[in-house]
Amino acid sequence: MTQKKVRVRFAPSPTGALHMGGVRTALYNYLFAKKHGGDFLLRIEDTDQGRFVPGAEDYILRSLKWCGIEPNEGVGYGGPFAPYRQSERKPMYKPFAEELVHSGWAYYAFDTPEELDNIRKQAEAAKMPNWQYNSISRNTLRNSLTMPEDDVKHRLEEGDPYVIRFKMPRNEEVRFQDIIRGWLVFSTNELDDKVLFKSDGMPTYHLANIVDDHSMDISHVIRGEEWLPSAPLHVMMYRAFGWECPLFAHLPLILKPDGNGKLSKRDGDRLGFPVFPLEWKDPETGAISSGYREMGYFPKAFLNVLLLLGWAPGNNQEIFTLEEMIEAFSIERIGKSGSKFDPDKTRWFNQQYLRMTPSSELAEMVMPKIKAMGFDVSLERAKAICELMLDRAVFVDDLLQGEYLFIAPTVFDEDAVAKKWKKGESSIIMNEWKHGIEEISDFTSENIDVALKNFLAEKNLGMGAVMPLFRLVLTGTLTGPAAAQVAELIGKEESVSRIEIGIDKLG
RNA sequence: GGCCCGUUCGUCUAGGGGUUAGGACACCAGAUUUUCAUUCUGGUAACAGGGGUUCGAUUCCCCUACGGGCUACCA
Repeated sequence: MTQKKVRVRFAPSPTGALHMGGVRTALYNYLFAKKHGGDFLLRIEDTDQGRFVPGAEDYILRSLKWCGIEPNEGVGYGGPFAPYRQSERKPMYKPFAEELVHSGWAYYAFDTPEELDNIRKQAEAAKMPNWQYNSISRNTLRNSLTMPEDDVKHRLEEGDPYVIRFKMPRNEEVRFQDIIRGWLVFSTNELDDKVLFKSDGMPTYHLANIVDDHSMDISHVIRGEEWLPSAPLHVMMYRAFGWECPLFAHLPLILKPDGNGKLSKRDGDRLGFPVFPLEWKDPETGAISSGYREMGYFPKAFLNVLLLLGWAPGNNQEIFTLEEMIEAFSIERIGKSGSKFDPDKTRWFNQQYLRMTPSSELAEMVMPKIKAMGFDVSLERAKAICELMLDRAVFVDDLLQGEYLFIAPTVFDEDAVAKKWKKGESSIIMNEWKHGIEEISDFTSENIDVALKNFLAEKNLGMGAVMPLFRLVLTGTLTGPAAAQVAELIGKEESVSRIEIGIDKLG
């Protein structure tokens, strides 16, 4: 086997936001390239002018960047094979299509879309639902195979609309090896004469893809399983051009968490999780789809989830740095079957990454959010808050849950008050405990605990008689971090003050 | 409908001719905890079905069922 340099491409079509399945395809391409010291390129396949969506290309670039899997060549990055946007490569394709016509592998066809549509409808009515423009039907249609040469020439000269179709041979076998699925065999009799070159002067995906992969020296084509049925056509085209065929790997699809079918753009907001890396506003409808970034996910956690959706290392490792991913990745270990996406596990991954982040970094991340909430604290205080809240947070924003971290509670949980606070009686206890607190010289949670125990012993009270009240005046609720730790965070003075406010408000 | 791909706990998966079929998420229970969360311990839970091949099949082969993809002058 020749040791060709690994060059892989991610080749999305800018028809909307890039969804997570696309990001996973990009990730696998990226990992494979890095693992083998190869190139990872981004090519934009915008041959369908009708489906072009403004902003989509930029969205793709920004998404890859956010994920940290940037191409080293391609749209937005440049490179020796520029341009990488197919619309800009437009003039390149027609000669290749014509080359195939001349070599007998393709032909001109003049049938209008309406005519073909009618034929399909008639066939369907005749209970022949699978009508194809193929090696049989092409003999009865209007193309350069059936029409007099003069007529064809005349039409071409007159500028009559036409397409160029691939002339799929009859009774042949197409065999090729897919790295994930092994040997695949297709009969050419099942394949139709696909349009290679459209009447609008643009190539179809099939032509542009093959021409570009070949001319850009692509060694491996790693793409979604939805392309598997057209892979034999592509293999035949490489054969027709006399080009070496890249190796294929068709990835299994990512499926909806519930029900059936592949994960679609609409599933996310329907089921309460994002399907897009970044928030996306549809320029047509103005509809907004949520993104992982905006939901507070770490890009590394997002990538980690994607990595394991269809690929497994063979040991029990689940958390991977990018470097570890590159090291461990191999196409052979990609599974064959589709994977249902699991939002719960995605949250779990984010929680893991949150905990692995040093609190000093969390503090930096949280500072602007605290400011936005209208509070002003030192970096040191922010760090203390992060450490205090870490155990019950999944997202960075969870670290700031509770105004009591910054100010005395303005509202008290009604149920909690009803359950724990006895008018009069409770305020007497709290007032005494306030004096206890005032005497603590080094105001740490440990010392507060000791003081509380002494206080309880002295008053012959149980933990339950004081702790919930203390927590209530400090935070306004009965849940959250230990009361003593909250007290330490806010300091003695503030703790005393909150007890006073609580007594005042709760009576 | 046709063609193609697939099928291990609810989910993501490891494994692979002889295993108590392993891990993770989720779930349940217990322990720790003043609460919640964390943490720890334990638990429920899977080889789609039927035929072969074989001493032996979840693992290899075939069929069926089920799931998925494709079936455009879309990608």
